[in-house]
Amino acid sequence: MTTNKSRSRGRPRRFDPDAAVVTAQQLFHARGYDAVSVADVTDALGINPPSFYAAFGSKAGLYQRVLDHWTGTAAIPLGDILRPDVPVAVALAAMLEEAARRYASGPAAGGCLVLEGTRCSDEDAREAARALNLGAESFIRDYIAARHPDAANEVTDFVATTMSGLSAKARSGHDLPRLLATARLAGSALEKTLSA
Amino acid sequence: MTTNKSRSRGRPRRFDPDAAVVTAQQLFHARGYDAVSVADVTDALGINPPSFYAAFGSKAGLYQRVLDHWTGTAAIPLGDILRPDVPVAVALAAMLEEAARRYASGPAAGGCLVLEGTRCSDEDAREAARALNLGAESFIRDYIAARHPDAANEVTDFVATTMSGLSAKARSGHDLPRLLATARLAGSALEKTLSA
DNA sequence: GATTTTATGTAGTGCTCACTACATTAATAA
DNA sequence: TTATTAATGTAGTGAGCACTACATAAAATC
Repeated sequence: MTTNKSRSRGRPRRFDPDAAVVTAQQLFHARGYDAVSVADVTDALGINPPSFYAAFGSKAGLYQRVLDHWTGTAAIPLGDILRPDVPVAVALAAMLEEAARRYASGPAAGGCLVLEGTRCSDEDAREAARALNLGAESFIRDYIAARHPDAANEVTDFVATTMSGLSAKARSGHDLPRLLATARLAGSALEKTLSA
Repeated sequence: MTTNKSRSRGRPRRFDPDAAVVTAQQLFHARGYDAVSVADVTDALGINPPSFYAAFGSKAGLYQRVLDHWTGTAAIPLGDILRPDVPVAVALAAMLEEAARRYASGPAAGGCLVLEGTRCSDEDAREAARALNLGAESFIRDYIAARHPDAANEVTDFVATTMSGLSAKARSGHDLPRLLATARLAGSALEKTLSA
């Protein structure tokens, strides 16, 4: 007998939506929201469109599920990296390096799923990604403001801009060493600015 | 009698392709290559699709014409900014500030036409933009290498990444003061790195 | 003014997209 | 086993896309 792992409730399903989210996350991350069609997803999952729409409602609905899953598994753990017991500049530099590592074009060549999502053409998906990104930036801003209130806004903009650039360059072919060197150079600017 | 300004040769035309390129440049810059349809262009010009295709061959063909016009009119004048008689870090900082000014969301809210073009879904248009961008990066790299050969690669990557980030943030709503502050912070990192 | 050339307007091509109506099959409940 | 419920497969919908065939109108040439 084939066991059906992870049924969300008593209601049985023929395919596993959670596994579908993982597959979809890989597709979206590798090729971007716009470039992945619903047909691509249904083909990858071996299902037909009605099953897809019964489970997710729409392409943007699937993307929302992917973002939810991503925050729990693949997002940079800001709470761990932005520690109160290290200098702010050191913590931010570590964050940029971690971003470089995660954006580097490995097997799935992708940049940041969220930052790239904020640039897609579908309004619902774009706003969902933007909301997530704004939340992360607020977290960073609050962290900086606790010890450097006057510099919080511009330093947040700087690291956010650097991360957007790193994601774009990862997508356009920069490999890990190049991204890391860029992240470190950006990090060195922080130590100078925040040493007041 | 209505005078037909700027006919490219003895052959008369009912509409002016040069003016069409200017209009198309505004559309592409404001909304991005993918988001502008051929119908948008023909509507804006008051012409019909056959006239469009007789003049430009394809949507990517029009984009190539737009890029050509852009290099002659709207591109950052790297040759003027990257002067041999000022410190490299100062010149690069000036370039980043000029980028911030040009990317700032004015009436056409747009970032960099070329950097944004490198991210579009049409292969021909994307490669045309990438070629232009790679040329600019080579120019910057050569400028740096003349006086700081060991740092040329990583400093070029850093300024290119910063410019990509500035363009992305311009598109997502950062106004001129925010972009300028970010550019200046990035510029300060260069003075430190290149002061050896 | 007649003829040839060139540009235009009308109308449509085939394609891909996100999304769906409906009949059918499979799993559950009685 | 039978009745009910739920998920699936087949096959399509309409909309938007880049692009074009073809007949017509306007210039240019003679």
